[in-house]
Amino acid sequence: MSLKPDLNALESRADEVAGLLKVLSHRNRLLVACELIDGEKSVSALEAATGAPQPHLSRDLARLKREGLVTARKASTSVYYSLADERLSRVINALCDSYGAPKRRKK
Amino acid sequence: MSLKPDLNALESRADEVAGLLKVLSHRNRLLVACELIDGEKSVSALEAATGAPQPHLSRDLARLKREGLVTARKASTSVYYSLADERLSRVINALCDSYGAPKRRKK
DNA sequence: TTTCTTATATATCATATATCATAAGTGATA
DNA sequence: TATCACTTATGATATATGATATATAAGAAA
Repeated sequence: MSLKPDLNALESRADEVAGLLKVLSHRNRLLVACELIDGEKSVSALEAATGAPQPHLSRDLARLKREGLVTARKASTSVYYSLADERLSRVINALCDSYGAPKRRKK
Repeated sequence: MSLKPDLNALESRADEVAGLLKVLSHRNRLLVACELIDGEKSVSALEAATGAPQPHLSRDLARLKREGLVTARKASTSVYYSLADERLSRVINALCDSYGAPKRRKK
């Protein structure tokens, strides 16, 4: 009747994972994360792709970065963002598989 | 230079998916969803498994149900909850694969 | 019926956190 | 200096949270 060990494993990270999901539980932050599946993109490229007002986008990117979901690379006047980690890519792909996108693929 | 069609597909559901993630972006609701991967469980079983106070659990279950993530089955004095849909199971499993649990499996 | 018990749900309240819209700021470069 | 690319701050509003109290519903027992 022991508690399930795999649940314990997730339970110990439940707060961490819940935090991750909280960051993604926002239309624009989610769209940004999906955009970055294909590789790094500048703020302006993300602005064009998502249609979000630039200050919003910047704030959302700051949040994604602060919480460790993305990394930033500065090149002269532009800033390029990328997904920070492989696990996140897998989760995003799982979301795309289950909802919406048939399969990520560059057009 | 057309917008990526697969992004459009997800974009049209971005609010829906973000809403789903918001419901899961909470320690106890996430744990409940993980518990239900193995099949339906009563409120008391979930209470024992998660350690959450009963009124919290009940409120969280109400939220999960209202948002369509779980279904409820009443049997005499108990209520048994289950994951509502296969897509959700896949996402939960993806989370377990990437974070924490090695692989869901009944001990 | 009345009362008790067990299982679950709902309500209240104080506090914290998230959100949007918008304004202002920084830093590099032409 | 002026402009472009991006960031940060502000204030109003909304929603979530935890702790706790109370309510319902079903069954058992008196």
